[in-house]
Amino acid sequence: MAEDVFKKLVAHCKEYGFVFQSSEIYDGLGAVYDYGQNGVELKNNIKKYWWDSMVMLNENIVGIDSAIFMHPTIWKASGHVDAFNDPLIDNKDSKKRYRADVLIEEQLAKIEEKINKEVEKAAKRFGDAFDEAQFRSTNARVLEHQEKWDALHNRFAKALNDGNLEELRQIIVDEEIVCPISGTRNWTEVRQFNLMFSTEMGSTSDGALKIYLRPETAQGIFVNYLNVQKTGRMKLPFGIAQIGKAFRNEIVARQFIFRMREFEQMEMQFFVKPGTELDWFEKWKTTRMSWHQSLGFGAENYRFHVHEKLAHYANAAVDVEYKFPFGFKEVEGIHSRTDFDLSQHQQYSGKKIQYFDTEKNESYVPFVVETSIGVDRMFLQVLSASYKEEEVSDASGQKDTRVVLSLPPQLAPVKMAVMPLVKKDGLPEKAREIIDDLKFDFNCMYDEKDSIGKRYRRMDAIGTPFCVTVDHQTLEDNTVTIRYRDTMEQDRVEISKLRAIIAEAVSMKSLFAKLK
RNA sequence: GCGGGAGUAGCUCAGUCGAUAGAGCAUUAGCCUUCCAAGCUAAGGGUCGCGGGUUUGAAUCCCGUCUCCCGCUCCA
Repeated sequence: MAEDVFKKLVAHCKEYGFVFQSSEIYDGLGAVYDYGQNGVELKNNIKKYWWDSMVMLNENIVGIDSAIFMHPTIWKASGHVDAFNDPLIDNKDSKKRYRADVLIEEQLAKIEEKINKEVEKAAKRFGDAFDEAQFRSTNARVLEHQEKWDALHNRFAKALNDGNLEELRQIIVDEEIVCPISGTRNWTEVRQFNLMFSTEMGSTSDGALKIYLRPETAQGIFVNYLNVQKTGRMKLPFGIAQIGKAFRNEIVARQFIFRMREFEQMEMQFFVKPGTELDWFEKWKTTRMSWHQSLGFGAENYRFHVHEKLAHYANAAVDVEYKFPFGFKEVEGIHSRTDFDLSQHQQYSGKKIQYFDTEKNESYVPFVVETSIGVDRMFLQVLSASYKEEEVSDASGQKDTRVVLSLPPQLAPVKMAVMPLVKKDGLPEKAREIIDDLKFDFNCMYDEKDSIGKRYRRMDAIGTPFCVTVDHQTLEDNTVTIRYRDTMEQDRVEISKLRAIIAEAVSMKSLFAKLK
């Protein structure tokens, strides 16, 4: 049922110009999507709401826009080169995928366990007189196991170093490692999975530098920490915000725009004094949740999900999850990243990346609290929350379904449609006049085709909050009807009042006022 | 990558036993002028995902291939 709604939402996105499959006329490109004429407006509005809530509302947060291409050593320092180059292998019977290196490491651990058991047994037997070191270096069984371990370890280390995938598979075959699910040894080839896309910079192939497309925007902030801190005369605590594209070569990238290979992030890295990071972590948890809930989609549809397993750089992590039609899913991550990133860059670059604290009279590497939200996920979240199919009945009592996007007016792609009731008697000209006056303030749309009811429904489908209709009375007294998307009710107002009415509704001020 | 499902007009789909490519909606033009979809007339729009095979003849049967959707991992 809920999945069904999601399917309809995806179809709606295409039909009304929100999201298109990338390269569709060439059969599409997997897990890549384009935003259409309405999608780009909605997306821009979401970004503006985020950006202003960070940069405009906080005097200690500034923005940057760093390049997607960065020095390759950055990804060494960040851990992405090593942490996300996994050799993968599948078991053909259980259909389960494993990291080949982990399978071999587990095999090594098994041998160690055997040795430890021998040692334990001996310890029991000899009691206090037991000399573990001597036992380990002389016992025949232990030595035998140890020899096996050393041989396997050497072979494994060499294969990893050489990037020899065939050898890795051969080790798994030779060691007779079985899949814990199926218990079989029916393995596929080992394939290298690279999280990061790479390309080459430089025009000649031999002198070219291997460049990665960034898998997160955060590093562009970290490597500019000194620039911004110095030129902006920033004092701790302060934040740097950035909106930008990131790229990940996902193995399985699906669920529409929820997981894409090219996606956009809105990240804010907040630099704090060491020791205060967990307080700030809590503060940003609250702030970010209130940002989400200000949109009015229902507090019950959000929750925090605390990470049990932490990434290599974090000492606390939580996700903001939203109840999508396909379940609670992560929209935003809040991480306490410690001083990991800045320290790594300090080490790899050889530049001192520190903050001089005038109170303490000492320098230190600041700690970082990150808030990182996926624009595309936020986009999908907003649409999921707004997409509604309503039962309405027409004048003759006929039942009918109205599809409406009840978008917050601040985010709606089109703010106002102006339509002449009929396509003659000077009504179209009058409608154009109204648009010409308001088009500098709001995204307006003109529509004169089909019956007025049909035009209202078209506007409902893209979430336009206001429809203004010009009728014959308009020509006499300069009043129009304004029709509200959510209630379908109408008021007759003076044309001169339109600007104020719409401005009030679409200004982000009312959203900002709800933020904690 | 593996398994399952699907691919015919912009959308939703029909297409019988292998014999001229169809409908509704949408689009465009015209008529009608009406405040909540579906009035009238006409027009445009198709390499039937792609390639090959069988056949006098393939959207239909066979093989291959591509793409999308659903599951299996990770994440924003």
